[in-house]
Amino acid sequence: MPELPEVETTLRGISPYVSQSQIKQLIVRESRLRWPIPEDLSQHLEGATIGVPWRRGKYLLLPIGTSGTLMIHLGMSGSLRIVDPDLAPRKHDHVDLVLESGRALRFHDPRRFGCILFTETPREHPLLRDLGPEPFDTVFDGRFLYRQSRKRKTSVKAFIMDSHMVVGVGNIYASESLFAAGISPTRAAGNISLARYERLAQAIQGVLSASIAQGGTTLRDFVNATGNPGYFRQTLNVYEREGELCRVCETPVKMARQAQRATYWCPHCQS
DNA sequence: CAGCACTCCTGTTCGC
DNA sequence: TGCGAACAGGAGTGCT
Repeated sequence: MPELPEVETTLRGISPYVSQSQIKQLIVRESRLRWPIPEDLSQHLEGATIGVPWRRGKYLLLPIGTSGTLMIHLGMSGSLRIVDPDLAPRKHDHVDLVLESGRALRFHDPRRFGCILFTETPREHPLLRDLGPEPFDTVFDGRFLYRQSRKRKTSVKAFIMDSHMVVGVGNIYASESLFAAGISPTRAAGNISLARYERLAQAIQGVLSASIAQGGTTLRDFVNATGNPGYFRQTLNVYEREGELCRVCETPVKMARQAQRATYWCPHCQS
């Protein structure tokens, strides 16, 4: 399931192939994604040249000529691959962006939680304009988390997963970051000290950058732009390790459900 | 506004 | 062995 490191891995994988490439044809085999693919999308894309792709949170953004930007979200089962356009599409290969270079960018998404949209003004788009800072932005630090969390009764885990606070922290990395910081996921966000938020901000950055360095976490079916898995899974300390022993203190890892999401933590190392 | 529950979807896993 | 049920989850939406 793509989280920020997977999206970043995808961005780096596809960029060399799509940047400065002209779009020959848009092929939509299934338009029913999270939101329908705009019916007039091919008019915006065909014949246009793609600029330098970028990322905001988990959204991949491909500048299209001078007219706008293609927004792609991978949802939780989506992936993008560079393929030979003649390669027969598999099940759930919903969209191809055929390039003049002789390759195609192919969007695959079994659960169809992803989306492909077009906007003339990406930074003002409702899905992007209210997002919190990037975890590697200078404004994101312990003081930021501390300030934002005052008087918040929600759990610290739900708090750091809120993309209006900080983008890119999904379910896996929320558990892993809280473990690294030694903070119990059930603790109320508003009751955590500045010192602990300093640790947490650093933990989030450390966990995310380590995962990016490993090519993302392959849990079930994530593959990068060349179809290879990521290797961060072997590094996970608590996620999906219920009942297994903490790598630090050998206490069994616990699992509980918070807001319909599984949370994993070590009851000895985290308080 | 804050804090929830609900919703979309299909592949995988589980229980009988 | 086969079947249906439960489960997984990013994040927008809508209700209290």
